[in-house]
Amino acid sequence: MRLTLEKIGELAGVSRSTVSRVINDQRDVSEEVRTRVLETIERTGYRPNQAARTLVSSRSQVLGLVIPSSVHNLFADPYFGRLIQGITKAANRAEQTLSLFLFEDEREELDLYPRVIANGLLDGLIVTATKMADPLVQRLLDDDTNFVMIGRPDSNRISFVNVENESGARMATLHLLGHGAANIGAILPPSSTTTGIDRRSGFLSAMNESGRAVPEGAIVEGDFTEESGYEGMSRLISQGVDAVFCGSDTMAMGALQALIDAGLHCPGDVRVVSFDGLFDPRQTDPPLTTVSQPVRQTGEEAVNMLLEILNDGDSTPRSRIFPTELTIRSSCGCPEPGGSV
Amino acid sequence: MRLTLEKIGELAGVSRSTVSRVINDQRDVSEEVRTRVLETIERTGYRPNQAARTLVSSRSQVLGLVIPSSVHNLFADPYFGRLIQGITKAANRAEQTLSLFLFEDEREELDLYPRVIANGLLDGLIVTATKMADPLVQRLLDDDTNFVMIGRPDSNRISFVNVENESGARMATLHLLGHGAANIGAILPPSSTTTGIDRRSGFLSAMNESGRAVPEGAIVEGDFTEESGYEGMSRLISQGVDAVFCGSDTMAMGALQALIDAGLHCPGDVRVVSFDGLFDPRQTDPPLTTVSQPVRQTGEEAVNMLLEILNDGDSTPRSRIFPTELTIRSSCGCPEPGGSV
DNA sequence: TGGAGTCCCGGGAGCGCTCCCGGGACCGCT
DNA sequence: AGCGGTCCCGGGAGCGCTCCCGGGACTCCA
Repeated sequence: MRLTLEKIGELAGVSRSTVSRVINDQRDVSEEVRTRVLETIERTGYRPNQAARTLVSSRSQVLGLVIPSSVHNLFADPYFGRLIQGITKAANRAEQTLSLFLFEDEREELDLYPRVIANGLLDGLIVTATKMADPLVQRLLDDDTNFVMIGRPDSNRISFVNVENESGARMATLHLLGHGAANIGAILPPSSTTTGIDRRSGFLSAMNESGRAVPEGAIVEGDFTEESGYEGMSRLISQGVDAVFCGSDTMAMGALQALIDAGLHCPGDVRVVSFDGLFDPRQTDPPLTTVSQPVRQTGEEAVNMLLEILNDGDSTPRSRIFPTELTIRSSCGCPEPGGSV
Repeated sequence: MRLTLEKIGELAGVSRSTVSRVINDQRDVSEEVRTRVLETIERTGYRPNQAARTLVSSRSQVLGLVIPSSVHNLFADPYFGRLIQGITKAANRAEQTLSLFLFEDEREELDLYPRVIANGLLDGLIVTATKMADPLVQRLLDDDTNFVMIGRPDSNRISFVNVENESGARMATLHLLGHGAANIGAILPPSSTTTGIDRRSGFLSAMNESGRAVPEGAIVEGDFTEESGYEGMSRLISQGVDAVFCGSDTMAMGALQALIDAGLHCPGDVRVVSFDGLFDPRQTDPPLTTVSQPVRQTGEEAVNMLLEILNDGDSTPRSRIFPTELTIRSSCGCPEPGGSV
């Protein structure tokens, strides 16, 4: 037999309304009554019915996290783990529940869009890893659902949290150039994503700046998986590169393996600088020099931004861009304390 | 301006009730009216307010997935990725939304239990990776929340989905013995989990059966992480083992690395059989012989079982135990097509 | 012809909450 | 004494839905 506001009021000798005021921490309740009500709530273990609250307030305290089907390596890539940790942390702190929307394939994705969007039990969404011109994003925009994107959107009507992909990639490339690399290649994220585009233009801008040409075939495109990194590095090896900017740590893992399998040494034969900062030094051999981005923080900020939008009731696009920073270890050829150069 | 049942009724020239009947696919609606209503719903893009439905029906179509804070390697261990994929797949198919409850630490966990349990927006829970005598489970039992556990519970009042841990571990150990191993060790999951206990007793039963003594120090306990596997194997090496049953693939990864670092060869010097079947052959060197369990299926079954319980309104404990099977590759010393023995 | 049964349909009631309004008690000031 | 203001508190209305009941129309059979 479920407790209601009315019943608690009865037990505490006050009305429904007063109990409601206590629970929502509103004014117009005497200190004495407040403690009395709080006591009976504590004693009975009463919890307000969230559905009823949602119905009248149209706020469910539930946020949705949508990850498109294209992310097949969702759980293989440490990026998403970190991201989800950041998101749940912020959500927990704000007393929000997190609903997860993952899809097996594109068909399922399309079938389920309406359920996600017009769910009615969701206050807003966090959307990540979309490709450009993603139909989901368009739908969300049309239905003016509140949402924030993680990563740079391809429209200026969207709130988002991002990191400095371009300048990070530029830094990485310049570092490689600083080491005197003569023949630089790049393994980049998909060009169907803004992340891929931005890291690419960072790479190109560094090359340009240093007066380097980018020969045909010096850029290969991966898809964030280790396999594609392996594949990409193999292609670059055959072009005789002596340095590679790799646009994601996971791809770098594969790239390093490709070097080993080709009997080449990193950084001796090929220097590598990567992007993400997901692994700790011991996880790769040699320790990866990489552009670190604050993944957890990105997730937290997405939640906070979404909550701000919801609370302000103002959906004018906002954004937050976190800086990236070059973490120097030894895969670039820098000496490392205790490491072999 | 949000649409309501009433409004759709107005547009279709019928009453609220009739529209409701159409939506819920109930009888007492003429074919003509039904199509007319369906049409206006389609045309307007109407979606019933889930909060209102939940309020009156006390079914939210939302399931919760709870993963305790103790799982620090949540996203490092491919197990959970698979599990979650299975769960989301089954949830999607049943038109259920999945809410995710992850905790940073035990304090947060305790703080949030009440919100999880008495959420009011959850029809039921799937709980995984609990330790024995877990306080959460006790709370769920007390509040008679509907839930199913993944893994064997330490009480017979709980519905669960599990795999044959004991016989799997027994098989693995017997296989090692069949290879003529003289000095077998084991790296097992925590003894605070039923999984740890069951895999241990499978190991012991095989040893017993073959008349082998289990010397002091032949069993070390890990915590499902690679590090603990490395650590465990290092200890076993110093004891001079020539074969090891490793109670989880992730730990086996660490164990194999420990062998390499010790200058030992697998399976030449130390044979290894593992448990889980998470990696594909190419991911380890040598390819792991392992006891495969159907992780995705386990997740799907947990959802289905929970839904059965909810639909039947009958919470008498039920269970489903999936078989495990020995996947023979080469880390045990078996010859593999194309592999070196 | 009339009563029972079936098929449709509409409207009242109510789920448990929040919001709003009004009223009583008490204060201080003119 | 009268009035405005503040502090508390209770109850009505209503969120959008489902469930239940009752009534009209039509059919079938005695």
